[in-house]
Amino acid sequence: MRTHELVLRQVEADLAAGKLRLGDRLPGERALAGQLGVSRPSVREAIRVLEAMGVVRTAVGSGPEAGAVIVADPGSPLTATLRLHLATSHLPMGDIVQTRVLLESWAVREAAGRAEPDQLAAAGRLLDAMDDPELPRERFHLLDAEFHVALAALAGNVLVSTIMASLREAIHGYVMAAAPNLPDWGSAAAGLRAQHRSVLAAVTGGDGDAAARLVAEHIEGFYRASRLA
Amino acid sequence: MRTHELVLRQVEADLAAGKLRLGDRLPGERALAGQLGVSRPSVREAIRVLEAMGVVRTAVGSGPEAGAVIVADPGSPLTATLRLHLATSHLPMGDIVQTRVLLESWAVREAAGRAEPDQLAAAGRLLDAMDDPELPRERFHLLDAEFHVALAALAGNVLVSTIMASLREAIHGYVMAAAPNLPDWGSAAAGLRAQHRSVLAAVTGGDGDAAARLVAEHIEGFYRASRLA
DNA sequence: TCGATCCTGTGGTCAGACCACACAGTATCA
DNA sequence: TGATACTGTGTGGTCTGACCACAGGATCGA
Repeated sequence: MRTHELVLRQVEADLAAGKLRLGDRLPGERALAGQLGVSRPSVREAIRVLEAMGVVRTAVGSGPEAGAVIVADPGSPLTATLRLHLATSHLPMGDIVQTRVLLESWAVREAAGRAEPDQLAAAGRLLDAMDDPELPRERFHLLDAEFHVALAALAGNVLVSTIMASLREAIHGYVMAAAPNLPDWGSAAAGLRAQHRSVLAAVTGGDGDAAARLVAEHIEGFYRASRLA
Repeated sequence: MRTHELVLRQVEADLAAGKLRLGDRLPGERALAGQLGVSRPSVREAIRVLEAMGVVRTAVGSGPEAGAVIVADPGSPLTATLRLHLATSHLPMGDIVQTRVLLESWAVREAAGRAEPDQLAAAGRLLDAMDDPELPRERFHLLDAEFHVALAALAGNVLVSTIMASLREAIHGYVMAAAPNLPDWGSAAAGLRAQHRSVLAAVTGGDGDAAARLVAEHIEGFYRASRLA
């Protein structure tokens, strides 16, 4: 057992026992090192790992915001991990697209007819923003991604929406890289806008099957057209 | 930008550019520190993060196995991250079960009639092992979890099977915690065995819809019976 | 030829020091 | 009296230099 793993185990035990709760602050690095009888570098390595897992957030200075604060952010570590593994080319893009289709079609089917009105309205506002013909292309894709995350969140499953958010960020760069593969961006964008509207309409109207089918066609169609899949 | 993040960025760039590939070794900590003009502790913190993400594996000593070797293991970091966040009680168990149902029913539907025979045989061997009436209960549940991971892997989607494998540990934890809630373990185990067999038979027989329905009923039934939902 | 031995390079750990930063209390001045 | 400037203090961030345990390869001896 390496020393920093001992620190990790201790922190995890405190979390599980309720001694450390969301918003609490870890003891200072020097204090923690003293309590556990290890050196400060070992404590720091453990904190780096916790940070990479989205369990703590660190900040310098003093005051209540400084130090290592317990947070609950499972999203960013998943995103970073996926990005790194995409960089090693050991996560096929096709699998990611397939997983997106699976998660999003399930989410809209679940959400159909029972999604919160304010969530639906928020998704609609994203589509309104994407109607701007002057919108830069990158901004369009960012809003697009945000809309899909919003769709996945409609079902109210934290794990599913977290996974979806992680996939979105990991993929965005590759979507932009494939931009030149779409021959006629103007008509492609118009098609995407129409598909988004029809998906949202199906969810609002309570037709889960139609929403699931439409969102699957929309995602697969885009990846085919941009030659990513 | 903190110093260790600079190291991380550099390693990620090398991965994306193909300068670092699976099985390669990172330069030694001292060498890397010298190349990037940073100190050894900063390099070590970066390596800890990469290790936590399943991108490298470190070992002491000399020889080809020593040092920081590039690996592709997205599973263990996801597992660890989920475990930590479950410890903070910010991932509802119900969401995890729902996600299981989603992933596994999709996987068996996809796999029905076209799964690799050796994968099906491996899953069958897990069920054979679970037939032993002398099997300790914990061991039964471990094999159970293993079987479900094998089911999810049948579809051949790396991302889905990785997510499912990460959920395994979390699943095992809640199953064991709920163990006392099952009044009659003997008959319950018999029921689980029968359900497993019928799922696998449906997959082998190519009936995807039945397999999906059976696996969903199996998971949700156990969850209900053990009073976790 | 084969065995034991030493050398070398690796990560693992530590102690101590200094810096930049942010807040809080105090001192200062208009 | 009020606002402003200053200093103190505790935080994480970084670095240097050192020593240890370990594993493999090179060397040397029988």
